[in-house]
Amino acid sequence: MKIGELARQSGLTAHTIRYYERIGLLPRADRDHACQRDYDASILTWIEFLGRLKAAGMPIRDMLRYAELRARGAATEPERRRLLERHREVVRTRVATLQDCLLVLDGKIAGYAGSSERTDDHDAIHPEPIRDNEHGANRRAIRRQPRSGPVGARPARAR
Amino acid sequence: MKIGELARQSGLTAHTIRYYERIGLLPRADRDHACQRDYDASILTWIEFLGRLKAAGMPIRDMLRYAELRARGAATEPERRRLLERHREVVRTRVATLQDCLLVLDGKIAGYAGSSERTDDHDAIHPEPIRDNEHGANRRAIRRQPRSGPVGARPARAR
DNA sequence: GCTTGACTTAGAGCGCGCTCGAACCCGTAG
DNA sequence: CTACGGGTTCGAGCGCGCTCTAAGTCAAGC
Repeated sequence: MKIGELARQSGLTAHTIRYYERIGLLPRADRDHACQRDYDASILTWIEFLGRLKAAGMPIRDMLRYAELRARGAATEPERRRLLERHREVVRTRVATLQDCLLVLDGKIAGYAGSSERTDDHDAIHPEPIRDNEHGANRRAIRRQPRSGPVGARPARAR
Repeated sequence: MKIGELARQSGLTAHTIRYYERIGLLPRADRDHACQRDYDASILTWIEFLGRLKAAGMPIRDMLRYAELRARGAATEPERRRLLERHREVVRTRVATLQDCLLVLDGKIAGYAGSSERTDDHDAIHPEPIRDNEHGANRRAIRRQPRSGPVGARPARAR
C-alpha cells in the first residue's frame, strides 16, 4: 500500500503520515523499487491505536515514549502499562472536570430562562473555585523554573 | 485592586490578564492616577466564569463572542444562551469520546495482564473506528479552501 | 537623592501539532 | 515523447494560547 492509499484508509493526510514517521510515531516505512513508502496493512492497527491515544488527549511526546517502548520489545510491557495507567488517570480527571463544567453550563443556561426577560447579571455561577487543573500540570512540568515567585495561589500552579 | 493582586486572586498571571484585556476577553480596566489598572473585585466573577469556559474547552474566539454579546447588554441573552447550549453539546460529545477512550485504555491495560508474560501483539483493540470527531470538525471549518486539489478522497475529508 | 519593586507598553518568542509549498523524481497512458 | 498523477525531501508557516523581554514610569522607604 502506498502512502496515498494509507492516508485514505487511516484518515490521516500523507503529510501527517510522513510527519509521524519523521518524529518516530510511525516506524520507518519499507520502500518499493522506486523508494516510495510501501505499507503493510498492519500499520493501520497501530495508527488506529495512536488515534485513540490522541482522542484521549495524550500528548505526542507520551505517544512517542510508548512507541519507543513498544519498539524495544516485550520487556517494556510493564512500563507501557504504567504509561497507560497514568494516562487513564489523566483522562478520568478530565472527564470529571468536564462533567463539572457541564453542571455550570446547565446552571448558566437555566439562568437565561425562557428566552428573554431578566437583566444582565446572572454571571456568577461557580460551585467551587476552578484552579486550572491537569493540562496545566502537564504543560507546566515541562517549562522553565518558577522565578521563585510572587507568593500564594501561584506557586500551586505547578509552574 | 492592582493587577498583581488580581493575578494572585484569580490564578492568572499579570501577563495573561493584560493579554486577555488586549484581545477583548476582559473589559478595558479603569486606571488610577498613575495610569495603572485598578480593578473592582467584581471582575473576579467574570474571570472565574471564563476559567470555566476554558476548562470546558471553549476556544478563546467563542469566549470572545460571548464577551462581546455580554457587553452589548441584555438583548443578546438569547444568543448567549444558544452559544452556551452549543458548547454544552460539544462538551457532552467530548465526555462521550473520552469515556470511550477509557474503555479502550482499560482493555489495553488488561491486555498487559499480570505484569509480564505474553508477547508484543496486543496492539489491536478498537471497538469501532475513530474518525477523529469534533475538534477536527471545529478546526477544519476555519481553514482554507480545499484548493480544488489533487483529486478524490481529500475534498471529502470531513476530517 | 537613591533604590526597590510593582507597574506600563510593544512586540518577539514558544510549544504544540500539524500543514503546506517548492522543487524534484517516477511510471504509465495516450 | 509528453503529460499527469502519484510519490519524494526539506524546511517554512500557521493557529492557538499564552509567556516573556526590554525599556521605561512611578511611589514609597531608607
